[in-house]
Amino acid sequence: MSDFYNKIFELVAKIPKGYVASYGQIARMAGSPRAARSVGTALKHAPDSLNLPFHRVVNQKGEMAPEYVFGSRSPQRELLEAEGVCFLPNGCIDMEFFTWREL
DNA sequence: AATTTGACAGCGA
DNA sequence: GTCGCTGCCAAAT
Repeated sequence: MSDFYNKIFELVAKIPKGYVASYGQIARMAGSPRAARSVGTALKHAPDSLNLPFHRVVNQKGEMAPEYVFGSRSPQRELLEAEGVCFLPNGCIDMEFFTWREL
């Protein structure tokens, strides 16, 4: 496992409940601001054994992975709503208020 | 070992 | 604000 890879898991696992983080955000925390793609690849390869909250990881738009990305049949929207995240009428997450800011 | 793809992000028009 | 091209890192073939 590459170091980035490991950090990505740690960071995703550290995302507070009720918040979401963008790939670029995590990539930046992992030490590579331009490794957003690697973050997605890493999460895809991430064992569910870690119980990583993929649904809290979104792109800048606040939407991206339809459903098949979360292992299919994973009500991402509902999960986030249940955790306190609100969705805009356009179906995107309110990035300004729910994007994790590494407090 | 090398090339291509991929759950993106950033900049230009 | 939206559409298109380029750039980056890691994994898969």
